[in-house]
Amino acid sequence: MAASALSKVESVGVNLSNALEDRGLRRTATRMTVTGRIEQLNGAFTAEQLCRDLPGVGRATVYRTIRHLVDAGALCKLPILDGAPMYSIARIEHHHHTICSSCGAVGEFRHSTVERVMRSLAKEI
Amino acid sequence: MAASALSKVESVGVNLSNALEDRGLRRTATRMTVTGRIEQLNGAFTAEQLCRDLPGVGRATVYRTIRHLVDAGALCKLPILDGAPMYSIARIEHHHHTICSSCGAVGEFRHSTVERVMRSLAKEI
DNA sequence: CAGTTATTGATACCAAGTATCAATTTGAGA
DNA sequence: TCTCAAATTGATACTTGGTATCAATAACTG
Repeated sequence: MAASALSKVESVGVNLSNALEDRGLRRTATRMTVTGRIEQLNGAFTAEQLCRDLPGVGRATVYRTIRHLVDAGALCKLPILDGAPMYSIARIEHHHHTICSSCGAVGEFRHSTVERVMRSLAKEI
Repeated sequence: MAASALSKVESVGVNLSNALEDRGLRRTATRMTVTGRIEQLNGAFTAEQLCRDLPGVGRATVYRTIRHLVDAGALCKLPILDGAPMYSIARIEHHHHTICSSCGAVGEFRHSTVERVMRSLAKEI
């Protein structure tokens, strides 16, 4: 992906802490630590990676926070079939993923034709 | 999906035992039991479900046989993100999946436009 | 049939994630 | 500011899904 396109997408600037607050969850120091780290990482990550990076935060809390963020739609669980589940910040509301099979880079896309095909297949089944 | 279309697809008739033999694995009674059950099920299934259905077959063997079949390309691991991984018989060589979000029915499809879009996205990233 | 190799399955183990629950933190109201 | 109920946290135990080990068994091959 061209660098300019990447920074344009990033500038959408989803705020993870806000996503939690919008769900009626408290903006605690621990949650800020977790969401802050996710925003720093700025790419796909695993729960275990977060636990390693944040030894001061309990495993249960890391997993719970990820779950809240996924429920809020602020994180995507990526369609990876083997190994530990990976997550990335959702920058586009409804989207599909592209995952580079050599380096693992994750992209989001929408494409009207793909959408139309999926919808028509959905009707057919 | 219309019933006629469904049976046409099924008539492709992939043989799981053959897929194993093609990989140089022996056609044993235990493996016939496992592949036979998978063919009976004729839809998506989990490893645990097979273990329950075939109490005479060891867990390790069930998991090993599934792995062999996936490696052989005879089974697909379905792109389901939550819960136990599910598998289904691969009836089309290279394909994508549709999964009914209410009943879980799995379909396979190829679509030239979708392929083209995916390929061009892959180049872009 | 003998010998080699593959397969099997009981078992122990591992990894990812959740449930529990006592201790702590938070924020709302007096 | 103080009080207190509700929310949050994290240590721990547990569950689930799956793999490694390895002795016993089954399957080919000469």
